[in-house]
Amino acid sequence: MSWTDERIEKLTKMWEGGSTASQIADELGGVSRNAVIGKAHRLGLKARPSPVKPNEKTEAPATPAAKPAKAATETPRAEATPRPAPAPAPSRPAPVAAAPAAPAAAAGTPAPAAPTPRIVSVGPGGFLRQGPGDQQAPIPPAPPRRLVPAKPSAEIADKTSLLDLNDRICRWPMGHPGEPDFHFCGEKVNPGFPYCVEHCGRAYQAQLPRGARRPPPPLPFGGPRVR
DNA sequence: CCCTGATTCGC
DNA sequence: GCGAATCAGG
Repeated sequence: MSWTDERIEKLTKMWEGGSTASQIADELGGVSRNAVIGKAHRLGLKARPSPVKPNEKTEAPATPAAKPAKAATETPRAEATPRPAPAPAPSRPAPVAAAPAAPAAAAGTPAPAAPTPRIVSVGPGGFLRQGPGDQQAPIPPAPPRRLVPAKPSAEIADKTSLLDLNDRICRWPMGHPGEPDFHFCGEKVNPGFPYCVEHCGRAYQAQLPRGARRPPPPLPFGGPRVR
């Protein structure tokens, strides 16, 4: 099999859509997982959370006279690749990674995060003793009731943008990421789910065994546009 | 063991 | 350019 334009396009879409190399491979057929990964790299679209990558360590020269010789021998390959926070990578069944239902954690709160080395003692039974003045401080700041400035522009007034997502509205993607009119469903959710009733039907389907897997029917990405 | 993506290197 | 072999973490 060769990399035709169609196959490359499909590979690109699926890769960016968050499909795994294996999925892409047996979706395309005739290629191995390695082939897909190799091609993806050659296409220059490798940036994706790898389970094996997070190796970013600044060598602390605690012992400067350690091994300069070895370091000189090291092949100066392209290292120290900063990993820019990628857009939320959707997992397989759900097209959009469930955004945390706590927007305050992401945006609002500065978060004291003071790792105060406080001394505690352990009482009988294993509970932690606290001094009188040791009340834990994580007082959840009262979330502002409503300071949403309403829709400023009529332009996007009826579109549900990423910023409009909350846990009450359907976050099913409409259109394709990157497109100017990409938005989210915005319907009232099926209570307890991240999507509206209709899209729950799309998002949650019985997972077939690997062998019996068929071309993914629910396809928020790639393939013909559904809207 | 299964999975994952990354990298290498002979072709 | 391609992808099997290999590596390495989950």
